[in-house]
Amino acid sequence: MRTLGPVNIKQVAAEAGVSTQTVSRVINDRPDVSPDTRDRVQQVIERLAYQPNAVARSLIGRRTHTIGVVGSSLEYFGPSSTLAGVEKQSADSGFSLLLALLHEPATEDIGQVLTDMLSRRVEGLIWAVPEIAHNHRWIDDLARPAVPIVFLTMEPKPGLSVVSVANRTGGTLATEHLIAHGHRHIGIITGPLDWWESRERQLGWEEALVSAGLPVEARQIVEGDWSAASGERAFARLQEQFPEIDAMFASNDQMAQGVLHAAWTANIPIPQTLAVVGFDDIPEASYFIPPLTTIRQHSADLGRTAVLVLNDLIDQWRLTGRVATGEPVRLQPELVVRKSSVPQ
Amino acid sequence: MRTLGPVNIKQVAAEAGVSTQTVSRVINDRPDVSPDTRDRVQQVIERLAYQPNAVARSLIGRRTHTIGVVGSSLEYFGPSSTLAGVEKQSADSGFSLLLALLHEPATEDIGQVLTDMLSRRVEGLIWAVPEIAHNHRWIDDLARPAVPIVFLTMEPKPGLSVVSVANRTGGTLATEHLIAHGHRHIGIITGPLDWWESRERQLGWEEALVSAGLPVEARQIVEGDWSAASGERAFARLQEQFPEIDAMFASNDQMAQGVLHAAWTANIPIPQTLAVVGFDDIPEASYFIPPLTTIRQHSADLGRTAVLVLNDLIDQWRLTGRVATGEPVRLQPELVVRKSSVPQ
DNA sequence: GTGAAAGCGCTAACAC
DNA sequence: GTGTTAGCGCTTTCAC
Repeated sequence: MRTLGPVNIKQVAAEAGVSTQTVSRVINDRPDVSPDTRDRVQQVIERLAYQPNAVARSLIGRRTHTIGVVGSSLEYFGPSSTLAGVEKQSADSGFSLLLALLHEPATEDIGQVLTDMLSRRVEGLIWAVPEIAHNHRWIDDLARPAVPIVFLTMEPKPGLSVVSVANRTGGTLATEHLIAHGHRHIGIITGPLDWWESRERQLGWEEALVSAGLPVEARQIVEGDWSAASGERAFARLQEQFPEIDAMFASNDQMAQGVLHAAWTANIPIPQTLAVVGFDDIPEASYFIPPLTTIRQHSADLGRTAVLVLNDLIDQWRLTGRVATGEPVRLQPELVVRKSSVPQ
Repeated sequence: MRTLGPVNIKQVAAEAGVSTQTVSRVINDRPDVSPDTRDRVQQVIERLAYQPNAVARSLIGRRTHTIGVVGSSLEYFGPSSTLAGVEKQSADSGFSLLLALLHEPATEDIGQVLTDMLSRRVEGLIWAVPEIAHNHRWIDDLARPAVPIVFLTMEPKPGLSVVSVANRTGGTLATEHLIAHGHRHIGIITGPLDWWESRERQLGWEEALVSAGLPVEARQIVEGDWSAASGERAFARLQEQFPEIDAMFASNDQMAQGVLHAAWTANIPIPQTLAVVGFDDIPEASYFIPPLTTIRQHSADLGRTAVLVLNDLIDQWRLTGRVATGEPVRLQPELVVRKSSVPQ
């Protein structure tokens, strides 16, 4: 005789002729139950297909075994892989994932999503929203966060746990590679300059040029918006204002693809007349025409690392009652050389 | 004097000199509270930064305002967009999202993730895992599901709520386009044939050929694995076993990219010697060399639609107490013509 | 309009 | 080993 809704512990207890406490002991694998009783209860549990209510357990145990992820831009490869990494590591660590996406990361109201996650008592947060303009200002208002938070993809700040990619190093690697292959007139297509990551990659490019004694002028720089279309447009601009250009660093692979496409249209041989390096190493990059030299960042590792750091913080928090901060972690990107930068 | 942990309703009540009941009325916007009292309580709530515990509310209200999504393959564009669509519509409908990913969708144990979601009392489920081999067999065991489930990306079955893309129609559209442009020797690179979607796209290709009175032979068909690398390999095979080939349908854009890359390497002009059509319309497709003709599927819409259907089912379920099934929904893909199939 | 009592499903702390 | 009591944070009766 099932009532409405799922079976609860009381029904199991009644059916097995024991107290709810004993059922509780069985489902929690406590030692102090006689084998007989345990068996009997187990039987009933299976027969009724009883599933302990995690909501009730959370309420009492002060553990929800849930972490919240706030992300954005899933249409890009990097953020998606990062999310996949976060999910994988969370599952492996025994946490469920509450997901929220900001569809307008630059302006969307953060308070709502944050409040909601906290009211659901997530045990920690992964903040995987790119740092754009001042959209991270809310952090300053956050006197003392209610739960540990790990930030991805933003500038390391004291007092915050940040896991990021060494974007500047990436820009330097790309540019040094071009310099090493004899190029002296190296342009850059940046991402949107209100993104922290864009500015970092550009700084890396500048540092490499300066180190090599090469000039850095405004006409070598054009801003894109990460899209292939913007890469194509930016390249046209560069050709006008920097005609002696013989190599370029595109701040992501999509914009690089736009450049390759424009070069193909205009019959500009790559890499002979123009060498191109991208950033990201999306899976398709090896099948670009020609295959793209690029800076590989390990997006899935980023997600996994963030969860590992968060797990530590959660453990500390549960032990000490205080929300601590982790050491900043910086993942190193690496250069992947393909034909778009080196003949043959 | 804050105790450990977040503020609760009792502390607010004490501080405001009212009963917890009154606080409850205020946070639920009930009418029967005097303006005075309401104000006073509101003040305290703000001062203490009180946030009602959603876990406790779920326990009593029998509503968690949460839906579960089980997905996979986030490294591909389609599934990521679908997830983004699911998230957007859920947020708009006032639901939070519990996310689980299957990293081995063909074999991974489904029971675990399902149990976990149900024990957390999600109000409905979106099953966005591709149907591979027999990995959906568990559905048959599911006598009567505890909550409404909407399935994506699988074969419509009576008694199930399925939202899918008309893959077969897509295959037909692609092939008819090639036939209309005078091609008579049309090969296909399929996806993995234990995927339902692959077989459907292939069937669409066959139907178009048969309708046009063209032959369908085994040597025109090679199986890929969705990757660009497999597309490149498959193309080599096709050239051997089907040398008169003058056009081809690649079952996704990545494999088409592999073909374009191979053709470029071998100096085969596209579309003059070989016309190519893909499937998906990933954002990069317009920047392929040459730009790719393809079948656009609206992945984000798929996700949004699934949530809308699920919302209806949840409402019915709450009203009637019975888990109902929605009409199957089929989204139509469309042909996008670019230069890989038509000269100039 | 407001409060007291009871209970959502479960577990910790104590009895026996 | 097992049961009883109390309570997690909140809302739903039902008093007054």
